Amino acid sequence: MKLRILVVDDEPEIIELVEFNLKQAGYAVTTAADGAEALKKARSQTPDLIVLDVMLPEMDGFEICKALRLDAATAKIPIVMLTAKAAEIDRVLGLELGADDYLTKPFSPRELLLRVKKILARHQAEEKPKEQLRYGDLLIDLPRHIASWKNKPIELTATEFKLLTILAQRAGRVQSRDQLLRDVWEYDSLIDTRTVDTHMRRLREKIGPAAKHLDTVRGVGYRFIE
Amino acid sequence: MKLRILVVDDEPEIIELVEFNLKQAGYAVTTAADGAEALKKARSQTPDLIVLDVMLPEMDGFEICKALRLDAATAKIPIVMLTAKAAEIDRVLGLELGADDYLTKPFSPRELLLRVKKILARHQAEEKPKEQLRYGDLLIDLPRHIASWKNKPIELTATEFKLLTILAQRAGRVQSRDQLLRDVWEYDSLIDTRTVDTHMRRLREKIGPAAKHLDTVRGVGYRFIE
DNA sequence: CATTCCGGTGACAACCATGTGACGATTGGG
DNA sequence: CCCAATCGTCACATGGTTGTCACCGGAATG
Repeated sequence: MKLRILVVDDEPEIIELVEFNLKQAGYAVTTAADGAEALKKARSQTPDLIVLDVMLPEMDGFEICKALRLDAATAKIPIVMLTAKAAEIDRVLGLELGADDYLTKPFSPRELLLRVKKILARHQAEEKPKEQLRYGDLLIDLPRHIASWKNKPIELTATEFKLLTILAQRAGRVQSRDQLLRDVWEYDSLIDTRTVDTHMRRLREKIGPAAKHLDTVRGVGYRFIE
Repeated sequence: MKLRILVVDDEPEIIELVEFNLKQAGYAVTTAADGAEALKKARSQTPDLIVLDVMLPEMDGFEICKALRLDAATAKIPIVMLTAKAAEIDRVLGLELGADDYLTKPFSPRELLLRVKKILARHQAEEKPKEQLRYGDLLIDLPRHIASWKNKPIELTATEFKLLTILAQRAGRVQSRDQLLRDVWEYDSLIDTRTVDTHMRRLREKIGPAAKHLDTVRGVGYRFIE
């Protein structure tokens, strides 16, 4: 899936330049020309990163930054600030307000790309694995090692629980039997791939109605659907 | 219980030097060579202090620092930064981002120890762990080192008490045998994991009716249920 | 339409994880 | 110096768990 970036600037030339380069690099880009629009789009689209010009009419970059941080929906989106002022005070202020990086105009597109890439990479890395997975009435609690349906616990063996967890964590994506063997059983392929089938069967049997989430993709593997 | 320190550096010599000196001084030390590993270990082990080199490949110390501060699980762990640059800006930036102290290379091990000790003393003082845990009729009094059931004291050995305490403090969360060995026995894994079983058995025997709180999760570990 | 391929199913034997009792080593106090 | 307490390890029993297999029905394939 393409990573989405929101570019906020009031100068059409800058927008165009940045947009072109980011799209070239394979990102999905949307733009906003002022603070209000920026906040609205940030909330509705929850982009993976925001490129934000400090100099804007009405609401400047710092204010937008602050506003974004105050809203839970946007609080964690990394922000790259663009500014004409190279003064140190700006850098510190920007970082304090929650910007993740800083670029002073004039900047080269290549430099912008580098920063964006780096920040996105870092953010992916620090994304912490979720402790709970919830899909409708199905709840999987990792640290408690409990799965439940409509708040009623489901008795699962260790392997079944792990299998369910792995599938749920990769919801939507098909997992081949080999993939599952590697991730659930860990030591490689001493085990027959058909074993996965048996475990899927037992899992489906035990989780009852929640089995509708477990999809078989003939010829490929299994998939957890939301 | 030994205080645990996580040392993050990419240079093996530095790691070795720091690790040796800290262990000598009675701390339990784990190490990480890069940012991703550092974040992972910080979250999984929640050390009491982190020694962090600023100069690292990929993700530098400032970024790690910031990432640690953004996560509730690691936000309050004190950080001592190591850097080659003595520049003022670095110091200010580092402190702003949440480092608790600062050390410029080359530093003497004695100096590092002093800082670590000082910071830990300050932090321990202001942090008060719960002194009592109560679950129904079961009461665990940490400072008095006494457990009781319906106000009647339960005779426990030091190890049994610690085991019970660790489990109760993480009530609900499954603890693997390895995890328990690390936290209760402290020095790593010289001990057979089955030893945990034996101690659980003795513990259950002694606490009698309260044993209903001690749950076995087959294939995974043990869990304290409320 | 015939054939092949694939996944679901039930049974089963081997295995493994855990509870349990016992034993030797160590330690500290009387 | 001996005894009691504590601890780590081990062997054994047992019941749950697991991997495999044979069989079957339905889906693809030609």
